Amino acid sequence: MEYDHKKIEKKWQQLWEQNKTNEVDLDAAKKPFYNLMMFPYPSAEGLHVGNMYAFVHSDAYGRFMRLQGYDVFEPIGLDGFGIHAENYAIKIGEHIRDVSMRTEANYYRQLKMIGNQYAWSHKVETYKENYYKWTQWLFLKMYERGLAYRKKSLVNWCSKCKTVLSDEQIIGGECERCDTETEKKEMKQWFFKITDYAERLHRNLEGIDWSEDVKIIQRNWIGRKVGAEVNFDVHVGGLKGKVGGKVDELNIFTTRPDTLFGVTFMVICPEHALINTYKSKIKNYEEVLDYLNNIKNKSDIERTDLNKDKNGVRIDGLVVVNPINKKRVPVFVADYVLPNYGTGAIMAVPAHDERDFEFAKKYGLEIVEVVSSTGRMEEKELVVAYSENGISINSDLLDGLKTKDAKEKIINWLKESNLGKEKINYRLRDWCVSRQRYWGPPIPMIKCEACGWIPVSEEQLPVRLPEMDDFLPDGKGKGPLNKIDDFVQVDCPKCQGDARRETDVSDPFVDSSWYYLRFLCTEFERKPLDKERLEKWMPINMYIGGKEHSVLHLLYSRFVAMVMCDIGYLKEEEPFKQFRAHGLIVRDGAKMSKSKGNVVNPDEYIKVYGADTVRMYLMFVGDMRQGGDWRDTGVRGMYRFVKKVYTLLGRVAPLDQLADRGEDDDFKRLLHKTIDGVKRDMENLKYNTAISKLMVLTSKMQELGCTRDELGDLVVMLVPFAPHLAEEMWESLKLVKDKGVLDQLWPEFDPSLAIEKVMELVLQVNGKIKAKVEVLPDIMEHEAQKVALENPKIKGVIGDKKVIKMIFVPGKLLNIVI
RNA sequence: GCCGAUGUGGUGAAAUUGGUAAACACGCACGACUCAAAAUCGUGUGUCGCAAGACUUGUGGGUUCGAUUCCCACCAUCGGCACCA
Repeated sequence: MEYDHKKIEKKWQQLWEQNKTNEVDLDAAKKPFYNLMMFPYPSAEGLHVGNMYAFVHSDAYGRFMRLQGYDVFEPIGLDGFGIHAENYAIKIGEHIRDVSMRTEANYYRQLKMIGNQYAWSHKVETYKENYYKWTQWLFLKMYERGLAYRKKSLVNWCSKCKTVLSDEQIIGGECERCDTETEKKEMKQWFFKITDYAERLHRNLEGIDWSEDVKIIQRNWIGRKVGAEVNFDVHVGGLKGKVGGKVDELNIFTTRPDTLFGVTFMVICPEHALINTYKSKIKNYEEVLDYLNNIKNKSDIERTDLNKDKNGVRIDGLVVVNPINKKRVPVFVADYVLPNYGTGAIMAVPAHDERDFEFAKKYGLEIVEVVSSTGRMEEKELVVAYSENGISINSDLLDGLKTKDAKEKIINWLKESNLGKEKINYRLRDWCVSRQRYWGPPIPMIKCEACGWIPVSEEQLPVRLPEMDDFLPDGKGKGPLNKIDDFVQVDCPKCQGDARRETDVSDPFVDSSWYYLRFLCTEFERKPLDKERLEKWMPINMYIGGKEHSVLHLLYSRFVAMVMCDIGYLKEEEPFKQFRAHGLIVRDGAKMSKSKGNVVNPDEYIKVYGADTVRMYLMFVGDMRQGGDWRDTGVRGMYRFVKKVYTLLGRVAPLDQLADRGEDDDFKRLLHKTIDGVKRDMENLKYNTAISKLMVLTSKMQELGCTRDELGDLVVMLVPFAPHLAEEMWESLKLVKDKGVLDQLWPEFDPSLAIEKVMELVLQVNGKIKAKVEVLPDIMEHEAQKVALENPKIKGVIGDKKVIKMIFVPGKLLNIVI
């Protein structure tokens, strides 16, 4: 019996498709289990081994759950809209539509080849009308609730991709897609108000079962900070002499309201409205304007360079009064204060903030210490800002209070005097969803001169993405659709007058923010989602995917699910009950890259060794969370194993013909320990050790032979890893069962058969192993001591030294301390 | 700078609550089969040592009868954030 993977895998893949083995009746399912993997954004190179790595791990889990009796729904689709695909099409000079059709075919071919139990009848492609129609619907829902809005603000601009991008798509200052350094531009764009959900997004992280590191990344990105908002009065005048009346208020956010007595100046950002409002009162307006212009000309990198000197300009003519001690302090404009965090203005406490300290030193400003570690004034002069918590000093009512208590007291004081309040601030900013590109869903909005922005009505969806030959972005701030008059010109839905369509398309991350909901509802043509379906199947039981989406897809999806929950489509606001991030797969210790030419092409390996071998190798190469190191020799080793398993069919015999299977059945013990151990490993996604346990069992079966039922147990356990092989062997075994191997239940574990009859007791002296003896597993402490002290080796080590004590660990060891 | 992860043989990696470090696999060596090779099977394989034995989980400390595991300090690599008040 030669193992012919080509024949076997083809045969079963065809049978699965014919018999719809992997389809689930979503309505009839009794024990729903939604097993999701991040659907790929297809590239022309085809399925990367990195995708494959994630997919087979996810599939193994789904198959395992099926063996636990669940109705597992495992959908797949393509996230095909987007800049990535479009850029590639531009590069090779073909139309994106043609390229997409080609990559689609290629992807589905490859995805079928790896043998995952996909519910093919539920596939979605984000770039098909029957999908993006509903992405547009989602936009309308957002708009209805005031969660989609237009605003002019500083946005990220990629000069190579010629579009704006969201904050989440800027990775270390570079475009997520093309690694070009991005710049800030002031533009009017569509945003989703994710900041309205900041608190819920932050709070819920507590209760969801996700990889801890991903939760931390999200938490940091959301950046929740508890502090206070304080209102300072702004007056016209100078620091000395007469001062005019209050003309305005300057609101600031601080996380250290307890340092209010230490405020010696204020700083506003260059974009702050105060400057323009009081330009006639500002004595050195020219100088201020010079400074602002100077900053405008600086690039982003220059402006945010941390090593750069802090500089700014005093706004002469305005002063601010500290509400707590009525002290007049100067106001500066400086670019170390950011326009898009807090209120764009700060109270400067140089003694307790590094940046303020640096600024104060440079401009010779007063530094007043109001916190110290001891609660007493420090003897020596401050050389660095003391930004830790401590005890308040020089702070009147706060003196002697610990930072935590001082904060609380001052916030109460602010509230009572109506000068401020507790305030929670987030780093998270709204999600910019406009893209000045072609390959995406047109944003379904119409601009009428008379009526303003009017949403396209739901019945009019989809707003079809028009065919166009020249789909290249021009970089002038409008999408390519702007070139098509037929598309742009439209009657206003309200007044029937002349109006223009929005020509930007939406961010591809909008597409992927809800695909998992659509998977459950693909057969509904007239509605995007079916509430019953969602109630039955959501939230997703297990989601496996890459860490690179920690903030991006995983954050956006949570936000969109919350909105869907608020609208009433979902019962629970968190879409992914469990999420596990997988690691990166490298090759021979180095990152795979096209330029290095070390990219693993899964097709080749599947051709030579078969999908089962490649699947198993990917799961054996290391812990899923850590990723793995691809080695060709390792794949060959796995191939050896797969073949070895297959040859076990020739080792099947009736029990009485098997040698070495006496009363005390060691083999039976191993089998049951394996059944138990592999199950535990699978539950914890420790596939590598699960496989190693199966290898041990396989070797033993090969050595001793096994019964039909025993091999059947192994074959069932192999299903998650090597489904084709399992099917083939199951068929050969001709076991009388009413269902195929994919729908068997996990072999039953009998703990009584797994009990050891003898054990090896480790004998240590002072924690070092000196001898091992075979004893009964339930040996009592005093017996063990007797055995140990009579052991010649131990005797020799102890000699005439005195035994101080003996520590006995049942089932493990005895340690003698001398 | 802040937050997080990782560091174990020649290699990929294992190690329930602290209890036999290196399971499983790759590679290598030797052997069997073969005219030969491949494939397959068997044996060995952390380091030093002929051996007895000693040493060994990034480095240095600590707690403990006992530490890959817990604590402290440091080093290296990778990832996230970064003038966020």
